[in-house]
Amino acid sequence: MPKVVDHDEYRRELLAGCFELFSRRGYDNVTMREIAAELNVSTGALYHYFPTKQAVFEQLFEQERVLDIAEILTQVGDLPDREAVIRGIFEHWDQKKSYYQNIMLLAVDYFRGNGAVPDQGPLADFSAYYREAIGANFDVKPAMASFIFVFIIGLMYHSLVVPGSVEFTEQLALLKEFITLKGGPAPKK
Amino acid sequence: MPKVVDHDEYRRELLAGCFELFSRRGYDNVTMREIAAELNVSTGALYHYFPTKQAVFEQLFEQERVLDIAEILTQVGDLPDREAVIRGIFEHWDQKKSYYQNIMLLAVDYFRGNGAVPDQGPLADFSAYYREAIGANFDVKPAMASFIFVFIIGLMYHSLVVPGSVEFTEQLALLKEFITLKGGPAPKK
Amino acid sequence: MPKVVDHDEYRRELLAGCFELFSRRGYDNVTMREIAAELNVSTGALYHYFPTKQAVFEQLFEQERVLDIAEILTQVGDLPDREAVIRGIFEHWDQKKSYYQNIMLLAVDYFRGNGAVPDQGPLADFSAYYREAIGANFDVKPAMASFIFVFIIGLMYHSLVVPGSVEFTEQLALLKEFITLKGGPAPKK
Amino acid sequence: MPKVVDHDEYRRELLAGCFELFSRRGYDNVTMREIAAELNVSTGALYHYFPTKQAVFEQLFEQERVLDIAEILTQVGDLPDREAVIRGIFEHWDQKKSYYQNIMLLAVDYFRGNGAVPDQGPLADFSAYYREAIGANFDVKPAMASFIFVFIIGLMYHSLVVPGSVEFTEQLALLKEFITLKGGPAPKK
DNA sequence: TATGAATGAGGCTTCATTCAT
DNA sequence: AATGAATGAAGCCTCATTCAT
Repeated sequence: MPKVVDHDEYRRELLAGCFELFSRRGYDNVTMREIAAELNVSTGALYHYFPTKQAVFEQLFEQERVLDIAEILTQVGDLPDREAVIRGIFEHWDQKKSYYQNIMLLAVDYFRGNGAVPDQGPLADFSAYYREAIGANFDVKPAMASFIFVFIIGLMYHSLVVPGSVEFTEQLALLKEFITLKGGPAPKK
Repeated sequence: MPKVVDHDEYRRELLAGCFELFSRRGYDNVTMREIAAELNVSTGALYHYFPTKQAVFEQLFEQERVLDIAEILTQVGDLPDREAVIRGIFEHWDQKKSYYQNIMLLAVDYFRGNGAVPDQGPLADFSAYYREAIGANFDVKPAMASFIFVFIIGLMYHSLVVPGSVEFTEQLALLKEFITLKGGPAPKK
Repeated sequence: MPKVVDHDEYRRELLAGCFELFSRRGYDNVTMREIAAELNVSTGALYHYFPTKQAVFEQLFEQERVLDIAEILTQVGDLPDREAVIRGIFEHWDQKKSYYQNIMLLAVDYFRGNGAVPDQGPLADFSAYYREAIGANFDVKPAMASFIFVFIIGLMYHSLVVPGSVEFTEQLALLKEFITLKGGPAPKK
Repeated sequence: MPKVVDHDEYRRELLAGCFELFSRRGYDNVTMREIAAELNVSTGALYHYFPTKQAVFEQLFEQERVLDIAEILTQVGDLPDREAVIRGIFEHWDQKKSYYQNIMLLAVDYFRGNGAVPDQGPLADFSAYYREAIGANFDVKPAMASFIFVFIIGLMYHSLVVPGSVEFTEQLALLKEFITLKGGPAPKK
């Protein structure tokens, strides 16, 4: 019998292992040899699990999307009130700033490799899911949920390419102020 | 006698000619031959003006920053009141959405090519200048200026990689609402 | 207890199974994985029976030669007269055209893998046996037997790489005409 | 100004330079590096003239076909009588045996790379042209011209993969005998 | 014995850069 | 100054073969 491996599970591990590599250095600057070295496998083994470099990238992208959505929903699912939920999610964003930045970097590569298919693909899915989750957890209307999402994106992006010049927490405070001013919780009569 | 040209002026033209090329396809996916073809010069001539591909990219990046800041200041410099200034700048963002998106794409390449130089370099400069200009023209405090800038970045990014799913003007309206709610101009009675 | 099989017999089956694969696609374009898949065994099992890819090829070549010579002799061994023998063999050629073409394709790979070993090896053997058999069965002199053999080779080759442009049966008729014109059997009055 | 080169002429030279390489070692066993070395150019230069390895091969094949047809027609075009023409062509075949064998080897590679498109492509063209030329020069009917062509093919093939076992000239003599017996010149009354 | 995951040399191809003209 | 042919390092991917199970 050959070495027993859970193909899909192992693939997941491999993808997780090269998430940051792709994000930070960019799709084109990462070589298959590098990936293999990072994952401690041979190039041949890598190709045993993924047919092309592009496939590594796409599956990585898809996997991360799924993982995170699941995680954030879990984290805030059982918080008592709106105030706590907002605080919880803000904390999540602060702590996983780097993670989201990586996804945003990946998204640029994805975009350039796919010519921005409108209303389609993982990017659109990610956005839709996320905005919906914000709407539900923050108890705000869709437009406001989008506003929040868009702002967070901007914040992530800015603190990535121009670190230090804008206070992350200060900005989150401003965002919270707007949320409070604007939407308030739907008055649960 | 060789044709006498303003070296720097010509270089500026060349850079403008490959701005979109670099933005949309990504630094690594653009070849020097492509650039040369786009600019209608030979590769040899290209190397006459720029020592390396990296140099093309960096000078392009630097130039674009300067150009835009100058332009926006010009556009709104003679508007009568704050309301008009805000409307003017919003319009500018809407119309030049694609231009800003290109800069954001370029910024990712720049970031990846430079390992996130904190508080330094064209990216930091661009951000600082821009936030300052917003502060001055919108008549808001620095933190709020940053908020606005960050939000615009998010909006540009989102409408780039997920076109169509979020209403650009609707979001701008929300932003304006916040600006009004929040700061208002020091009421110059 | 392992399944007891006749090692050599099983090997023969395996070889027969990849005869066409090698012929039509060429030695270099066939992978060991393909062979294994075609034969419904694992690559490991394949290597149990053959030490290298080259060995698969060589044994295949050797085996085919033996098989056919035996078969043709059997088929015509009990035909009544020369006329019938000729007709029988012509029919054999017509029906097994594709088989002979495969061998000729294989022979090119063999040739290229061995740098034209003169007067030696399976190819020379095959030719010698075959020409001898023709001489005996057609009742013609060696030179004429060679002529017939050579012509059949040309016919097989041509109808392989340029199918349809030359009438197989028409050409066989011409050949037969020459055989009749030329030698005839020693008129056994 | 760049180095001035006649692109097409140089390409022709390059092709001629790797004709034997491809023929004798086989398409798959020749590497682009080898070709480049054989031609004394860099791999990059090679790709300057041919987009792919396959293109090198196909253009080589096409070029050789054209060249030879032209040559043989020239050689025998001004011979006085049928006897002389036949002798001339036979001599041509004898002298350029190796050349034709190379083409036949190439044809196998071509066949395997193209899945035998019936009645189409360079192979069919070559055969048709050649058989026609034989018909005209030998003054025989199409079927007989094909017979001759097919036999020559067989002779080339056989003396390639089994050198020495069949007398080339002896076989040509037999062929001539058949031509004489069979067709005779159209009695020019 | 059988399995198929793993290895890694080597093939085709690209492209930044140089340089003869 | 301009041209574009030439260079060659390096990238992606394949596949014969090995080996842990």
